Amino acid sequence: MKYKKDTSEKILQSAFEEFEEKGYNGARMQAIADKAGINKALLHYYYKSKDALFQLIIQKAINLFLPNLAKSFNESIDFFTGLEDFIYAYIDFLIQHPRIPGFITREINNNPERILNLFKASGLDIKPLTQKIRKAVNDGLIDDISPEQLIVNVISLSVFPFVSKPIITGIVLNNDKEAYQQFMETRKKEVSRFIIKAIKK
Amino acid sequence: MKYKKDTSEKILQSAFEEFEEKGYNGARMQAIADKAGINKALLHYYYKSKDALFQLIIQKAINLFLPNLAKSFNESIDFFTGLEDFIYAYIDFLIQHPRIPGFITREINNNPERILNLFKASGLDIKPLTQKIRKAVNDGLIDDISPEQLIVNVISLSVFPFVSKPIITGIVLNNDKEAYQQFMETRKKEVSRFIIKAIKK
DNA sequence: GTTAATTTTAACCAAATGGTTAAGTTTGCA
DNA sequence: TGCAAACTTAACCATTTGGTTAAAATTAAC
Repeated sequence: MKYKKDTSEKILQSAFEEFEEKGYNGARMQAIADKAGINKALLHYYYKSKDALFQLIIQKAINLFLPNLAKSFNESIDFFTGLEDFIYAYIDFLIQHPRIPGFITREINNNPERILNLFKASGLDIKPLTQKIRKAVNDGLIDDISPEQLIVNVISLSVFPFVSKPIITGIVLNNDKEAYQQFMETRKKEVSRFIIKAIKK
Repeated sequence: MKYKKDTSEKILQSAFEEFEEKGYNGARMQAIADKAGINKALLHYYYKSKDALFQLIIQKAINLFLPNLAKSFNESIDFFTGLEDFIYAYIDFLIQHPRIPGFITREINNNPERILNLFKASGLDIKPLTQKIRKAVNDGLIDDISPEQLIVNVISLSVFPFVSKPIITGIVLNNDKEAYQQFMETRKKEVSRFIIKAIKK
């Protein structure tokens, strides 16, 4: 059986790798074909253009990136426990997909509108989150802080270290790549500890 | 006087804009020539290749990005005042150069080694910083925290909101671009308040 | 006014790249 | 067995793009 039913899927995987590493401008259709073990003709037989393929991939990346954002935060009992769980799970996810943040931020800066539309199309809604934060403020659980500022703080502390991984490894951790692994492992608890200390009344 | 002595400088400015907005892969030599009001032949008369020009520009961007990093942090009396001053000045600088973070992180992900070498070549040394943080811990000023974690936290909270500007504006601030200005203005003090609360004993 | 540096014009080149085409081969399946 | 879908080969095309070249025009400076 030479025919693989999963050729289409294999192409998506290869395209994901290529786009994730090189970005839209840097990615090459030939490289995607090579990675998938096929030729360019077959690649276009399945996906009509680079742009169409990219749309699928960046959408996938964003949908991987986002659902985790709303996860634990919503369904928990205690505000602080919810925050801890969310950050732990989110950084854990990013450790397993370390190039997604760089991929998405690169494309944000390449074509902000396109990416913003995909964010919007994902159905992401931060209102429940802002309300939960406001409630925590009103309940006297945490200091008076703008929900938007807090949300951006949480995302910044979780995501940015992946975007700047080469710099952190090279400058802050003296080129010790194992130290980076340990560093991010530590952050799974350190970031929430830091944030809770910052906001807890 | 049709001849402009500052043609070379004009090219650098145009190149900075083009590379900053489009990145290395997206930038076009023709676009740089157009912005500088000259032709492609003259552009190559001054700078022999796209790569050579890019090297100058990214170096400039990094050197703008970096010195501010070590500024107030070192030369202040009080640890907390130093932290406040640094963050205020740094976010203020980024408000005036909002596309530099996106530019640099994009190129970090395009070519990590190249950018890392430029960071190293800049002479940036975080040791004084880590020592200052360790001293603050030992003096009982702040909680026991890894200097590296704290440094990454400070940078993340300051820089990431610029990298993700379109998303923050579009998703968190409901497309209100003025709100973003205000949001970042607020952060100049909010970030240090947040951090100091997080670490102060 | 001569000279050297600066600038333009305009054609040109080579390589890379996304995409197409056509003809033929292989395979799954009815 | 035969047909349709999956796949390969290989040539080909158009466009983009970084870069070059040569000749002529303009300007500064001496």
